[in-house]
Amino acid sequence: MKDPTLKNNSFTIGRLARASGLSIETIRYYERIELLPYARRNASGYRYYDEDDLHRLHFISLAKRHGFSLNEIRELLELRVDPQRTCEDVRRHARQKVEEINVKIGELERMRRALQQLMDSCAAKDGGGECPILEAFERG
Amino acid sequence: MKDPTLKNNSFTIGRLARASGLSIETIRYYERIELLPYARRNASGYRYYDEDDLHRLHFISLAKRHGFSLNEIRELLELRVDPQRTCEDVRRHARQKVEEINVKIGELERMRRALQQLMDSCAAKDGGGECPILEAFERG
DNA sequence: ATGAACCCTGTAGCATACTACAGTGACGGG
DNA sequence: CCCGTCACTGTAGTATGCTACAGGGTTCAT
Repeated sequence: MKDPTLKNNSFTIGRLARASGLSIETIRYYERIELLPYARRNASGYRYYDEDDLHRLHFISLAKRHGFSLNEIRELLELRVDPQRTCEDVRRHARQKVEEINVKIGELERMRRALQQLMDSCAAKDGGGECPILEAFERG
Repeated sequence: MKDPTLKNNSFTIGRLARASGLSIETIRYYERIELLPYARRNASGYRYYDEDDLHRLHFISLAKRHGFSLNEIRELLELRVDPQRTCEDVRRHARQKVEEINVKIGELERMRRALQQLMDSCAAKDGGGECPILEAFERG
């Protein structure tokens, strides 16, 4: 039976899975490894979620796509304002993450330049054993 | 004995490992899964490498840091000018990869904006259960 | 010519991040 | 109130990307 104490805009794990593009099993796995908070349950043990959980999953998927491990993502999510931590502490961590992201962006721009040079140089070359993408990458 | 047919600027797997920051085992693993070409060997079976191999490993490490799987990296490296493939084919693939990279850059910029807003909002908030990084991410 | 430091081939094990049941109970539209 | 669809808990299995031996041969500086 649906617990009346649950907010009425809440939804089940199946709906969360469809909305987030992750599987039900993955969501339960994330809860198990404490990447998601332990979900509210109704009287028979069904998990119920809300919009915040969906946002969190979107953020997780995104960070994962950029090569952050689940542990690193946990760190990112723990950059919350928390009475246990000083503002300075939070800002220091956040600044460090911003720096990491800047490096990543720079590297991706480098890869992009290499690919663009590959496209440009393609017409010029037509045979052989060289690998223009590596050449371009070294030049770029 | 060192094979005289090897180029004299070639070096062993140990040196390649130190230069690339990857382990010997990882390099052999990459050869096994055909991410690196089968290395030249001397008479007693020792692998020998050159600068090109080092460039290739740097490229691989970089792409890995950006969430490309080894299979995707193989695809990137196969974007070489090759008599088997037309220029148009190569350009089409490269353009698609550039598009993927553009998406990645946009997402990283979004994450960066979220982190910056987190730093800004830190002074304003001081208690509680909200997670500014997610909020900022949703606003951004 | 000897020994520390290197390299070889297996093969097995590990961490991370899922994925797939089996067996059982809950929900809700007709 | 039935039954198709959904949910639950466990546990085991998989894919990817390494990592760590064991048991052996090679190199080269002294």
